[in-house]
Amino acid sequence: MKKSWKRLLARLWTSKTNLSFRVLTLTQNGIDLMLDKTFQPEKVESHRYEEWEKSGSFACKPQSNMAPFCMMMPPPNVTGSLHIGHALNATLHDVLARYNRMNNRDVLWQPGTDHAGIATQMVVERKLEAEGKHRRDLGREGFLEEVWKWKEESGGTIVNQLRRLGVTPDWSRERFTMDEGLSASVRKVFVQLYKEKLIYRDKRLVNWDPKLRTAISDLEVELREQKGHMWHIKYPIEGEEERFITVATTRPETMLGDTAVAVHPDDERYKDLVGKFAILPIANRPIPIVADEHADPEQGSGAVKITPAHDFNDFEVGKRHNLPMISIFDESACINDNAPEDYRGLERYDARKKVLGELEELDLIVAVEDIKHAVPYDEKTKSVIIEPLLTDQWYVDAKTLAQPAIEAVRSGDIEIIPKQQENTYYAWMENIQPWCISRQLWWGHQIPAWHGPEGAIFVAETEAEALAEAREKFGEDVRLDRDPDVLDTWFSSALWPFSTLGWPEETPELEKYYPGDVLITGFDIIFFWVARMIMMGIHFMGDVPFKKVYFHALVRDSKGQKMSKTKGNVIDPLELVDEYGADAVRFTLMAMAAQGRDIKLAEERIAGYRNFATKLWNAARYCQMNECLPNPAFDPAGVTYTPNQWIIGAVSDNKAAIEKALAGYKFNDAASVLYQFVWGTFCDWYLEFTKPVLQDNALKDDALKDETKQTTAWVLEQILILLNPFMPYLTEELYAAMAERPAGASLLTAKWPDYDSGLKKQEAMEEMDWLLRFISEIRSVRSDMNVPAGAKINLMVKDSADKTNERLKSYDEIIRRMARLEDIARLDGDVPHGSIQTVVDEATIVLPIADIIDLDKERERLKKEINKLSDDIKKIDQKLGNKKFIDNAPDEVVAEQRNRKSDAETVLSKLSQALKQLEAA
RNA sequence: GGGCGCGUAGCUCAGUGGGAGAGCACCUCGGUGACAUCGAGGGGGUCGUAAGUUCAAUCCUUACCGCGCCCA
Repeated sequence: MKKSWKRLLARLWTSKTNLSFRVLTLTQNGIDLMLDKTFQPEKVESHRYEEWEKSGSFACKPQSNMAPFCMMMPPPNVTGSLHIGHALNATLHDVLARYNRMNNRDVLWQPGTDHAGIATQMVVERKLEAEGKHRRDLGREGFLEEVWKWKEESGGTIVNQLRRLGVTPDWSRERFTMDEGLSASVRKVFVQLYKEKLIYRDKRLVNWDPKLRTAISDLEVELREQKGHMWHIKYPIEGEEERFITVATTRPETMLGDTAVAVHPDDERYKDLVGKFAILPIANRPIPIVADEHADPEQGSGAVKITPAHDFNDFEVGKRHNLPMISIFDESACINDNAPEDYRGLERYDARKKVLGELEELDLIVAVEDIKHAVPYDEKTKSVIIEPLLTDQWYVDAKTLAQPAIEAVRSGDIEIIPKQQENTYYAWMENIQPWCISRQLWWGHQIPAWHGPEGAIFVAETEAEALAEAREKFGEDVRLDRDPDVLDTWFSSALWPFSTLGWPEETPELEKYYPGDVLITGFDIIFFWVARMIMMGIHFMGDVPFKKVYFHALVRDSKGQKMSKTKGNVIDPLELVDEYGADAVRFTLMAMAAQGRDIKLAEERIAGYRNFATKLWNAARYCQMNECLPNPAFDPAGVTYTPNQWIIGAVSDNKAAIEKALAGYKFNDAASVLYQFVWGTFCDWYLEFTKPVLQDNALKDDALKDETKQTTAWVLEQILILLNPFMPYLTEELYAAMAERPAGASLLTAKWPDYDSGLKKQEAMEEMDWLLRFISEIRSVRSDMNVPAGAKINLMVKDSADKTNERLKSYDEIIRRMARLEDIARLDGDVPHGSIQTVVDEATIVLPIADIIDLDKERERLKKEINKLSDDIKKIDQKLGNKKFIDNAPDEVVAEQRNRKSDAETVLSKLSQALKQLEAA
């Protein structure tokens, strides 16, 4: 009855129709659900994720006495949508989160989002624009209401998208950088740093975005090489007829703000001019000629115009020589009242044209050169040319905060992985500039500073405190106006490692989870975020914010270009998840996450790992069909059948290899170990070894059958556990399908295995190694000689040692099945004419199939093998014949070469003999 | 200009001071009681070029060529 059922089912499975329904089958337990033919991620992912999330297992357990393992998610922009870089980052976190939970750590993976000042403000402004409104119409409060409304509606996009990857941060603790708690941290930090004089107000040149009309970070400026001109312009010397000094510039319009001409102090050509004045054309102002090393005698004429209010180098020159700083641009980079009247209001490039026209008329242009030069653009849209502008801004004394942060890495308190990124960190930190933290925006943390009469500034956490301070100073209530600016977004994210844990409150979470274990992020934000977290963490917590930093690769497109919306080369990870399943996407990213190398994503790889999922799925199906049910009482150390001992030893080896890889953050190694083991060892070999035992109804050895079933089930279960951090959906699904589990049991809360050291049996390893080589050798020869795959042929073994004879007997059926043989026999006499011969160790394998092979071809094959062996031997002889090699190489290396030579010689002599017989035939 | 990194099979990439690897692609065979999203087998690389160190270099050093990124 049962058998006919199975046959019917088998016919159904192999039919070409796409069966998506679940098939009922009979097992000894009654009626069970049979697995579908392939894993269908889209059918299980969403409900499985809901179950996980509902179970509460993502949550940290601050009250428990388990050792903490803490990671801070780099908060994605609240405006954003998931890109492949987020997917990589989140998957790396999730592998570690799941792995550490399995290893009894109290895991806190802290999620959240960043308010992303400029980006978010732009998004909402664009939205208003579409409605025909401008933020100025709404006023600051009205506009902020709009932004919050937008944030409530759309801000959850990215965290919901993250869920599709099956990742397990503690969503219950999700934070937003503009939360009340985090905002309180920001205010406290600002006030304290101000009181410590580590925050101050200063008038300096900043990078100014004339479109958004705000200061931006040096780091948000992208220098782009582009074609331009170098204009050589002569300025008349005051008081000397017909004498000029020639300066060269790429930005002639800025000459309206020139306040000097500089020449190198050692430049003989201009020695007599230093101290004199040039007459600035158009503006007709006298400007001094100063000696400064900034002027490069090799460049152009050797003289440079100095515009301290519009060039960073000139700003420094201006400070050295006490030059006036004349700013000629307003906030939108149009000419202001400091320039001659007919220029006022002109946009900077119109001003350029006008200046050039006028200079032309005055005949002051000496030459125009075509050049390539670096032009500063805004990094985000790459469409606005950034203007250095002289403004009052708030600064953090980064240099002071950087010192202990540098020391933390130097001393090893923080370990940077991969190590070469340390250099990047030091290089930046050691030359760190004052950090401009104010932005002329509305969306963000408004600076807790109030301006009073006479330029007085009161910095306090609340307006009431500021008023109180003002009253004390002025002896009466005065009117205070809050500073309209907001803080750089990175100011609040710099506090993320402790602000999310409740700081400045002394919470149990802060006590338990700070400092974090590892920060995982992309190296593109090493300066923006990582360095600043280290500075702030050390300053406010007295300890580093994390013990390790793992910088992962950037995921680039196939050309190695950084993905960006503007370039249109973005690969949407969710589309990949739709097509291949979250597990395949996750596994691909892990497999490609080699340290220190960017990922160029090729979609075929994802298909390959989807196939891997299918492979394991079908292995599980095989286990299910053969009633391999896990037995809690099973003792892997007690198995007696060699293939069983072997696979159990291999599990143990592979578990250790995964642990080693993860300990070193070699995610790709871990992925590769799993892939090779599951496919290359378990499926390709072990399951085939079980078939003669499990599928032979005539075999009466029930003990062997039971042991093999239990071993198979045990190994599958180990695979599911070990693979779970990488492929959570597939493994969870199979875990549920393979046995009756207690209510609520899930791999999410499973324990990482801990095996006895005695699981690996050396003898079993060697015996199986022989078996693999023996079968492979026959398959290879068969295929080489075009023996039809279906043909069952006889095999004879000659010159075999006792051990080999025993093995041949033990694995007779396995060998016959896997090498497709009719019969295996020992050969004592002569080799039959026209046989194929090959060699495994001491034994010669003889395939007497003269009738189906081409003897010429066999001769060719043998000659090829023989030549290869002779070449090998020649190479080894060269080494062994070198006295220096014998003297200097380690003994084991010499011994190894001798062994290799003798092995090769054995095979060579046997094959030569075979060839001779063939020639004689 | 300075720094970092990369050039290994057709493609995407691992890797190592002593016998060149994977996946995909390609070729041959295969409709077999887990799996054609599969199985078995195979071809294919003077490991960018040149010099040096070493008994031994794809690996270490230097130079050069090509490419990428960061910083100025």
